[in-house]
Amino acid sequence: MLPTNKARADATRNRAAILAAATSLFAREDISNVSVQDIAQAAGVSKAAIFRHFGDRSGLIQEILEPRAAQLREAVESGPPPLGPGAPPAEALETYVEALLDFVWRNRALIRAFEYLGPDAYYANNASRFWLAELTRRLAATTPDVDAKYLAYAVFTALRADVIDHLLTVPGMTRERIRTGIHNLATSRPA
Amino acid sequence: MLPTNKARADATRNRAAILAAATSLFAREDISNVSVQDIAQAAGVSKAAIFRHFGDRSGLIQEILEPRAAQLREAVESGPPPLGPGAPPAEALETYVEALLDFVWRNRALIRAFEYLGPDAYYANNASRFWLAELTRRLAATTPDVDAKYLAYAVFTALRADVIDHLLTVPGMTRERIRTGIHNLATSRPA
DNA sequence: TAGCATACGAACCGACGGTTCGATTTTCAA
DNA sequence: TTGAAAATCGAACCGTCGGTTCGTATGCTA
Repeated sequence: MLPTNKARADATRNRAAILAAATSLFAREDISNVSVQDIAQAAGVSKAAIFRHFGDRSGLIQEILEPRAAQLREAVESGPPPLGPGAPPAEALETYVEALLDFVWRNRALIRAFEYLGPDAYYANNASRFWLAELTRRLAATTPDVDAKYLAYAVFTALRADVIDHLLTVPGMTRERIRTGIHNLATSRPA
Repeated sequence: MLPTNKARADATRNRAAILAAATSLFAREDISNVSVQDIAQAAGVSKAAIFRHFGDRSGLIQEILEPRAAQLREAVESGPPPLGPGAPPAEALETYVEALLDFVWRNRALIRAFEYLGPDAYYANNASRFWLAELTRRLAATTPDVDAKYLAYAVFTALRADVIDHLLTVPGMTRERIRTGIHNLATSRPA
């Protein structure tokens, strides 16, 4: 009997239901208040099914975020300039920072779930490592006289979803104000 | 019978033992791996005693951190310049950022415990609000042509204990490199 | 030393992420 | 069509967490 390689219909169906339920719940309320049990209930599935499909809580979150990140990554690696390769450094940097902010903005509920997993979780996952490396490259190309690696970390940290959510809710900054602030951070030079 | 206003000897003793045990444990290993039960055991008291004395987990952490923060706050508010009032703006800013980094450096284990409490916990507590307001003031005094409030948030975020711990351990940056990076952040101007 | 306020800790609580395991369903070769 | 292996299912369970309850022991005062 060879391995079948074909997923069962109920398994496929449940997997999709879990992803849909989780996405919806994560968007609706604070991630830390959404338990695996909540997701299971919303998806009409047992908790065990979630762990079987995704390993653990973080696996589920990652699976939701991954396709969205892949899209941006594709555009950055091989899309048309200025987001893709080939644009003049200043424009490449500006477009890239803008794209990152947009990505964080649209997915901040999910990204916050990552940040909750542990101290290094935000920086350590593969997607972030790529964003950060690319940011470092584009910063180095425009401001060779500063520590591009540190500056990239600082800008990337300013893009954290929890930080942006805080700026929106507590001091009540607008998205535009945050955008300008990050832009200044990325393009400023030593006094 | 008037209220006695005097703490019982065993209560005083236990309170001190709890603070000492918690400080030691928090310094020794990652905060999230230290449970209230661990602290109780190390202090030779019951878990209930900790909750009675400090309300909840965060109360205990706050009580450890508070006197250390008060010392810096005192120096900033009414100590001699350049950390205290009266120094020229550029020097005041530089000294202040240096002092904040030093404070975070020495207390980063405790501060991380705060960051773990919730998304806004780092920015929302009284001490942080003071640091941030003062940072905004000193930034506004040196770089009037940028959004000082946003920049203050960015610099303060770069000073987060989890960020600094990450920079130290994963990319292996030195304290001096981080110091220079934050200094550049605080003193740079728009291109 | 009597008696009262207060601090004590053992046992308990609900919720969490995660696991176990026997019952059920799907698949596919015969 | 059939029947059994393979894969999925969910109810019940586990250890641990922060936090609470409550009867008992202790320190303090008069």
